[in-house]
Amino acid sequence: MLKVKLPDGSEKSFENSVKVLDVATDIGPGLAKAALAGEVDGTVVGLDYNLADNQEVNLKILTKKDADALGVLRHSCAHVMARAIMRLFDGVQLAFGPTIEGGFYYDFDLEHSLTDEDFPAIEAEMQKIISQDEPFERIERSREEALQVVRDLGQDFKVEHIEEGLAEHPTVSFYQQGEFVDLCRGPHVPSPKAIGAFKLLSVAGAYWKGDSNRKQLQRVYGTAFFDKQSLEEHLARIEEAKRRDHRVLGKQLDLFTINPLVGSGLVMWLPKGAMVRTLLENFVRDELSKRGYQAVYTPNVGRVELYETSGHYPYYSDSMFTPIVMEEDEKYILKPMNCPHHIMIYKSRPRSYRELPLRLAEFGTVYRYEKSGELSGMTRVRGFTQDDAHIFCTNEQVADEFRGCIEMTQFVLKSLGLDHYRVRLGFRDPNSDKYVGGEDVWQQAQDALVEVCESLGIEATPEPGEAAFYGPKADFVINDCIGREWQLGTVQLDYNLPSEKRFGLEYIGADNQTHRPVMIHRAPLGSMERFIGVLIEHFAGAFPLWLAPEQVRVLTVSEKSEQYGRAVLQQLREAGFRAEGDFRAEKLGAKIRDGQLELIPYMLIVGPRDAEQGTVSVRDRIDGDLGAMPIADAIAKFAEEVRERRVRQTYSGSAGLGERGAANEY
RNA sequence: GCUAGCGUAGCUCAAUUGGCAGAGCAGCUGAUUUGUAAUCAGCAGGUUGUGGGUUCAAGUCCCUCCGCUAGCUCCA
Repeated sequence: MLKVKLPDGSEKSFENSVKVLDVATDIGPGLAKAALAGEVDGTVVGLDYNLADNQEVNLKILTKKDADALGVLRHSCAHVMARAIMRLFDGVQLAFGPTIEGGFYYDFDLEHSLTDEDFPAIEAEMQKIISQDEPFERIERSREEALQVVRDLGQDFKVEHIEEGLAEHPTVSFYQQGEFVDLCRGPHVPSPKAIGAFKLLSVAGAYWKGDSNRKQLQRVYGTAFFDKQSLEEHLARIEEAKRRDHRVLGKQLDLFTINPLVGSGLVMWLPKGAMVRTLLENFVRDELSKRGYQAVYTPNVGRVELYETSGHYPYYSDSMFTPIVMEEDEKYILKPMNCPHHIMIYKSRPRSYRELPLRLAEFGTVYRYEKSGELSGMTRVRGFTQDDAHIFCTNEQVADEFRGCIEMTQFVLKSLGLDHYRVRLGFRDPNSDKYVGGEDVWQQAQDALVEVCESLGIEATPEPGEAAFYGPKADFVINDCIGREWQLGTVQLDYNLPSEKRFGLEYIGADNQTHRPVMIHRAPLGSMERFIGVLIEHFAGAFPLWLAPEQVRVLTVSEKSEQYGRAVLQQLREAGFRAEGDFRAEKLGAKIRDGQLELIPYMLIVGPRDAEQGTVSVRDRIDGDLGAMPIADAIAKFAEEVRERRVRQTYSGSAGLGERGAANEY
């Protein structure tokens, strides 16, 4: 007797083992037709999955309404793509073709270099395969038989994978569709007709089994949906991300520039970008001093010996700039991190337990020689400034300090409208002995991390084995307004640098004995470069009033009102606003257009009428014309918005700069 | 670093597939004096990323280097 529990709580019994599809049929012909896959006790399976007799299982029939079914569909689409590519090109070796967030990919090795010019032909062939509607059939074979199958097919990667990756599996499965047979765990949708819409997106290199020492393959990315509309929405989101690209907006809005003559990955902040950064830094500085941090400054270089003591050199020399050699025994490196310098401040005199926790903060600029292919705009660079601080404390103080760090990060993120994030907790791998510091101390710290996140209502996922060798960590992963994830802030415990082997840090305890402090590295924003890069994309360049490089612009209706306009501008500046004036002999419409495209939060339009009555006509970047009001009222309105650090909008269309005939989106 | 693609005026892009480097915007000059998303006219702007090669002729074809983009790998 087989008992099947359905999601609505009802139960069905079967005399013998049945397939998932049989259960669906038993429930109703409509469901059987709509069924794409099943979920048995939480595992997604195909409709042909056999539910064995003499057990009780939870079963959910998946249709296109279920998110999990989409993954199954996309994997099937990856097979269709592989089949199409094998039809069109000779000597195609198949590697892996999994589903990923937003779509799928398949890795191939073939003579021909695929480009996106090949996509139309491949897509046409895929469409043909889908129209033919041949079913995906699962075939199970013993390892020996399977090896023979893939050898006969001449699929060398699959042979290797069965021999090595699947060495533990007594049987393996294949899926066959027409002439196409592929080693595959499955499941698949019953037939390709469920693939309502698909598109190939890009092609790029990828290493076999992710190993840069192994062969490089060609990876084709694509996506698929049940219907055309979902595909179009997805493609629109991709376009949306492109429009928000901080590299494009950074250029259009004069925020930063990167020049090969200065060097790749080295950012120059233009006045407007520098203003945003200064505002953000000042905001963080205020917060740091409220939270008991002390500001310090340290140099940009340090002797190689400092980093030998810290253990960074030569271990990480690959990602450091080459040392500056003055004399044989006098070498300096551009600092790749601030902690050794901060440690020397700690060590500048004996420390008492009464001083702890000692919190040393610095916007410290560091240099890391990232490989050329890693560089990207402001988000991956070779020189960057961390909003860094190092906390020296006792083991007992760790939990409170963690809490403080996480609360501060929460506060900062909230002030910027970054409301969606999670915390990744990097914990020790219980089976490894690479870690510094006692197991009990680690356990205590890890427990504290979990507890702090829970009590603050933060979604935190422990990831064993993801800790650095020197201590557990908490990384903030921010979700921006279009759902992309960015790793920004971090809090990391360090048992290594204070240790005897490294800097041998000490403090005198209440017991008059020497003790060893714990160190916490923390940076709520991470780096100014990356954080502001992400902010640019998050706001699509339209910064909230408190962060906008130019907050208000005074526009004169004609040159006749210039004198009044300049007086208004003067008042705004005296009230502390970053204001400019547009007194050109252009028509008002042209000035407004320029202001909108430059994403200026407020424009104050002044003409003869205003000059007469002492008013300004306020134009809001988002809501448009707000009508005339006394200057003092406008100033009070802006001041309140700044004081509250109000985030009114994270996105409202493209900046549109440089695009002729672009639709008006504000 | 690897694979692939790309590099033309400050920006966005043309240039008959090897045959006189061009347009819009931005800039400058002048006219216009305007009330909520582009006033008109003129001017100027280039060693086509770099260095070499093939050719009567190279933006276009070949090679070198530099840079950018996508992805892979990496990220103390």
